[in-house]
Amino acid sequence: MEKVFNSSAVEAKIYEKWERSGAFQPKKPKSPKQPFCIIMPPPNANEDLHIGHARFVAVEDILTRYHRMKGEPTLWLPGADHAGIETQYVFEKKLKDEGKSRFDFDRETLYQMIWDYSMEKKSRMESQLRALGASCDWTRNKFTLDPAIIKIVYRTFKKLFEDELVYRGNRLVNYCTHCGTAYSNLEVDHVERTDPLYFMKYGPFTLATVRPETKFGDTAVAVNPKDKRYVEWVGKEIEVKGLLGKFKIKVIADGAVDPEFGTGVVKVTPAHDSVDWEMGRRHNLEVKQVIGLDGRLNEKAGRYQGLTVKEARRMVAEDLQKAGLLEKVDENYRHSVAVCYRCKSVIEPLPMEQWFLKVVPLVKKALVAMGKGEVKFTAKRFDKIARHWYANLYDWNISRQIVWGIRIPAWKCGKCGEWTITAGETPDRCSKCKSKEITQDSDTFDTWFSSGQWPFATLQTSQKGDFEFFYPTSLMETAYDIIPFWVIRMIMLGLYETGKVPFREVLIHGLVRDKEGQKISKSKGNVIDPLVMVERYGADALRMGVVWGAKVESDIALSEENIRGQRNFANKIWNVARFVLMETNLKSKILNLKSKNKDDQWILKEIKTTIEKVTKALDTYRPNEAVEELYEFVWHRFADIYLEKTKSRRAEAQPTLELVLKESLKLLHPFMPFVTEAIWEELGEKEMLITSPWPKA
RNA sequence: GGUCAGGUAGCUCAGUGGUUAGAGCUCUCGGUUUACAUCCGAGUGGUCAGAGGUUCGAAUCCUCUCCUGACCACCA
Repeated sequence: MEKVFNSSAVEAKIYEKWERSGAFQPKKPKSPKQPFCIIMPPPNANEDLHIGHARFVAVEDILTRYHRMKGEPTLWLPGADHAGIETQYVFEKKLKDEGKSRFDFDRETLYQMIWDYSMEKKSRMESQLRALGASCDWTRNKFTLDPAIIKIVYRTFKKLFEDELVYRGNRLVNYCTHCGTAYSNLEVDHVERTDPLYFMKYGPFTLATVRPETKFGDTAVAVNPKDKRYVEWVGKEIEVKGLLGKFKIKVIADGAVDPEFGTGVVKVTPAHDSVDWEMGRRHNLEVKQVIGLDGRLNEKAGRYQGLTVKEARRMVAEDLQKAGLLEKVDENYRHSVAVCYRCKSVIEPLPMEQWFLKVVPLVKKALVAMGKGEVKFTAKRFDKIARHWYANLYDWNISRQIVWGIRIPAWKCGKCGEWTITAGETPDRCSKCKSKEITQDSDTFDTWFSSGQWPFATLQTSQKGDFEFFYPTSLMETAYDIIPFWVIRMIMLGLYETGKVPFREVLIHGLVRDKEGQKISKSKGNVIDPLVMVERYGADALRMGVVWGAKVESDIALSEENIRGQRNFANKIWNVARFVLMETNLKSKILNLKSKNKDDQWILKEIKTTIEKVTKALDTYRPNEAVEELYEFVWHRFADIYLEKTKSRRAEAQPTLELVLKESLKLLHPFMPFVTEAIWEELGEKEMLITSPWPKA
């Protein structure tokens, strides 16, 4: 054996040996044991793995290897996400660097270009998962754009439509004029900003607004019903002198108006503000759209037509001033503005026809299942967070105006206007009037609509019998920031489509931060590349580093010193083995361990305790506790104390040394698979460590 | 405005009713030809945020206060 453990020389070979042997595939046949199954949260097929991925890989792989060693039929199913808008955004940035844009290509060409780009990233990502030691079953690898997966998504959509849970609605949506698509409420960020608050004269009133440019879309003026100042006006029409001449407008009373804010009077623009939209619905107001998808004012804005929102705001303010209609401007008004989570452009609320999913009936079922404990969050607080999200879910806009994704299987009739929905096949005529003038909706599904079906979609399209055997899966392990996007939707759609929850338990992991506890970001320059760490210290050390020192649910502060320390631990294990193997001939194995020696008895008792502690820690999802116990046991009790003491009576202690070493390797294997398997090989064992039985206390 | 999490050694964090509160890193001193300097031994370092309560016993359970962080919300 080498003097030090050389991770980079052996890791790839060991991984290949595992994969080739079929060890990653579940041993299904007639095992009486309950299966263990994790569906991997599919990483985006548009980027390299970052340090956060390393954490989930470590946690899921630890659990997978542990259950596999316990003899359970174990499946960890890998996959990749096409990540609709994310990938298209990344790709468009690349196009921009090349001096091109998405408008230079037709739909098919653009799709193919993104496909090629995504495939390249995907295979890179997969090799990175291998480098981290992920023991997932590659023979069952899935991609969200696999034809079989798409078929499932279509099937669900059609069923939802037939059950009247999906509808075509003209509603106010969050539109990003830069990305050219609408978003769900979850994909909108809010940022604090200072903007001028304009106090403008409006007939007999003065009212405050930050958006004077939308005044051409006003269809009412509102006050609070309890506001005594304006009670005489309610229900009447007022005449207003505006920039485009005089017009008449209704005064309404609505509880949504805060009498304390500004003057207590507000202009109502249903087409461009969500509060106003709701007010408009309550009072049957006309929806007058003055801003288009291009983010510019339209013909209804008279001479302001063609201006961008920003330009129009300045000009309208100036003109109001000139016309004597501007009373004052508060330049220090702080408020929050909705921006695109991707490109940070200001979101324009616009009325648009989109596909919506009614969430309330689905939410009800999800809450029932949670109440019955059919799906449990391992930490109570995430249960609360999930419930909070369910309580605040609105109908979900599932249409996106991008090409990278699953195209919606809906065809509109040019004659009668009716929609024809199919499970993917192209219809030849309208289902209502039989006209042949039908055209497919150009939109694609929100990525989360398809990934919300991931657990059953993957298993139903995997090997025969997988769905029946593994569903509901044992555990969903994922990050807390995607609870609202993904976890709660998987529960909703899983229950809807299969009648069962998609997983029995949810384990939520925290973020990986830098050693000062700062959030990792490119702009801060504190990124830690997991593959560089693997190269430098070995995959085992990195895996230990992202598990060490904090509960799974907490954020973790990761330092390179820590990873280095774990590399040293891997080397320590290696040298313990070297010591044990050094002066002995393993063929003279003595299996009888009735040693009367006090030290032998002590270490045997110690490892028994360690087996108990590690097993319990893994059963309760506390790999951090398991890891600290192992570190303490192997390094300090086994190596520093026991092993030192055997030096004076080496031959006698040899059987105990061997036994404790082997048991230690088994316990360490889920956490540090490479170094332990490498030593196992040196021991000359026939069976690989990865499929060896878990020790019994 | 609402919700959630956290405050334990210099730093990053474990520990949730039971001896004298722990680990890693850091720091100080000493050692080491003989498995490993990616090493070994010894040591420094804590009013467990604060106050009150429950208990034979509280870092741990309850109440209040202070501080930090995150998230949500239709602040015109």
